[in-house]
Amino acid sequence: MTHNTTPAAGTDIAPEQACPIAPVVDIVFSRWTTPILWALHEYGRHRFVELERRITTITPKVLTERLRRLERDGLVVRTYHPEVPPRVEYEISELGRSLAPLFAALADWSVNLGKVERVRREYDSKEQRPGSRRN
Amino acid sequence: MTHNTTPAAGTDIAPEQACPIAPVVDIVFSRWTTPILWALHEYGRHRFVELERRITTITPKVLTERLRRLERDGLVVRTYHPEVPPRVEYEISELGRSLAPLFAALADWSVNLGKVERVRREYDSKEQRPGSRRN
DNA sequence: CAGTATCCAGACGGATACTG
DNA sequence: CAGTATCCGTCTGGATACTG
Repeated sequence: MTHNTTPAAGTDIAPEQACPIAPVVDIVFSRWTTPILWALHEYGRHRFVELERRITTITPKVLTERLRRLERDGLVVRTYHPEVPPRVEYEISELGRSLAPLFAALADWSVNLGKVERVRREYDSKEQRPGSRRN
Repeated sequence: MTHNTTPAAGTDIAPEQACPIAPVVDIVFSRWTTPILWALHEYGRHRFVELERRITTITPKVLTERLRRLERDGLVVRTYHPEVPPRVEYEISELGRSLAPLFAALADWSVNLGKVERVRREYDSKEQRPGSRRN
């Protein structure tokens, strides 16, 4: 905590967490977790290389990191099969599955992406509004 | 696009976007946007300095950046009042308000944070599972 | 008040090579 | 196959100072 100038006594609320949903966002929507969880959620169990191929732009290093984190958070279950060659399978956990309504809400909202696109274009075309900054 | 070695012809799907909800996540859950939207959503209209004070750890520079982005995406409405001293008010837009169910889903899921905590602790205590890595 | 302008550090993630 | 080990560039965001 670097610049907490509010001397509001001992009630030391966590950094950006005046917002109760922030911790959830940290867990569920940190980088790459969305496509990973989505893949496991939608298409079931995957081997490492299958995930790699599905999420084409991720590197093995990063994929490993993310999977470890998801496993640690209990959203993903890793199963190691000691065979030759080794086989590892990842699947979504029960807890992970409980994210379904959240994902559904996300998917629902995606109908609004077009609006966002349009607003952006308009914003970019104006670029200078009355009453304030330009350039 | 740096390492797209898949020569899969013209069908050039966006980076990590084999996942349809990824764009929504980008817009709604990029850094700092959650506490900002939450504040505006829960407590209504805010002046710049009010947001600054509510989200104690954010710097003015970053707050400005985030607000611009949210405005550009149509989630937040900025109103400039040319007075002395200047007064600017930010409020959530209609489109932003449509995120309410999503936020509700987030808030609902936060009951699981305790589970995550517990799983983490267990994971960290084991640290070495049968069949694989340790250290 | 409501921002801008700079400067900068440190984390994140990409590229590449190697291993059990 | 399923990773790990290094190295390194980029880019976000923090600190700080200044302005209309």
